[in-house]
Amino acid sequence: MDQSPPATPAQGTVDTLDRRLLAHLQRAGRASNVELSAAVHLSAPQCFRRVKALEERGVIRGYAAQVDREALGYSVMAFVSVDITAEQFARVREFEHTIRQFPEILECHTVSGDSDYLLKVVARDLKALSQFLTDRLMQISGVANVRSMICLEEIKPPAPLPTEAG
Amino acid sequence: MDQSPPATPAQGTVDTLDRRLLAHLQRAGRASNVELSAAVHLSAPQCFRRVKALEERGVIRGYAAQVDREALGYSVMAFVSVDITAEQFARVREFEHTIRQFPEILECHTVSGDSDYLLKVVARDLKALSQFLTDRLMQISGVANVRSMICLEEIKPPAPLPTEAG
DNA sequence: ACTGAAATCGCGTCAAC
DNA sequence: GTTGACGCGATTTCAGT
Repeated sequence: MDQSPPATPAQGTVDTLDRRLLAHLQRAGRASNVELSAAVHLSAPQCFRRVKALEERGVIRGYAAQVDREALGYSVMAFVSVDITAEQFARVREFEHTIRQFPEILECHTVSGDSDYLLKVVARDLKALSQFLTDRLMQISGVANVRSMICLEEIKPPAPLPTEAG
Repeated sequence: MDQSPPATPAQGTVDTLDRRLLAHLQRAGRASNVELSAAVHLSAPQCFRRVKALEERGVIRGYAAQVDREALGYSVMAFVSVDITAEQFARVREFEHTIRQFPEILECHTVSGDSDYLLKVVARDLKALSQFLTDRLMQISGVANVRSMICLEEIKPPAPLPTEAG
């Protein structure tokens, strides 16, 4: 399927059948159409049409292999909170653009609460994390108050979105 | 493919070719074997064997459709930090087990820093989030100091793990 | 209009070199 | 590591409801 960002945001209604499909596809993203159709008790063409529609509507944004972080050599993951100094508020979009370029930053959100941004970061080891924070992140103008929460144990690995009852 | 958790943790070496495959599969998890083989300049059977091996070694943990959160009706996402009171330290595993049951909790990590746990949570709206926090999370014995950071804007959506140079 | 059955075509998959 | 063959599954078309 096309993996480019959808032109239109997800719209329309998502019915119970759609939810069943999404539940299955979130856990088995490579399931064949026949397997999928059997799982939701739908004929193969119907199932196919439904999934296609979900993709085109942007409800399904894409498909991704879930890769073991440690196997790729990233033994460290951390959540990093960041503030922007008042003097640099005007340049916030520059900061955000810069953030998106760093491959070590897996996610970035603006958040309510004590800090302005929350980032999810991976690094080879603690030294690499430290270097990234001081040599990269803190070098960006306006960045202040960088605090990191290093992930010690994964209690619940990334789970699918719940699909019960819209 | 089998989506059950791998019996063994990812092991062995991941070479440059593997990394190219992983890069591609993280962005196009449903890519056909022929498309994949073309992308990494490998014969189809070779490519197939590589991917199979990556799956069996647990480097690829599974495949998932990426579903639009808002399309499923979850207009609110938040990171929630939680402490465990000293008296309940012994029952920490109970807490963790409970946490895993809640479908609204998409992720949970123990972290270094000011709090013990960091959770990623979705909810239908702010009211539902509030109810979840007070009626569910805070009801768990030992839970204290619940603070939530509500996601305001997604600056960088979940990105694939970097695959350049292991 | 929408559903499901059937037919085709291409790909996944395996075996032999 | 590559080439070729076999069989299944994806995808489309068509007829029936």
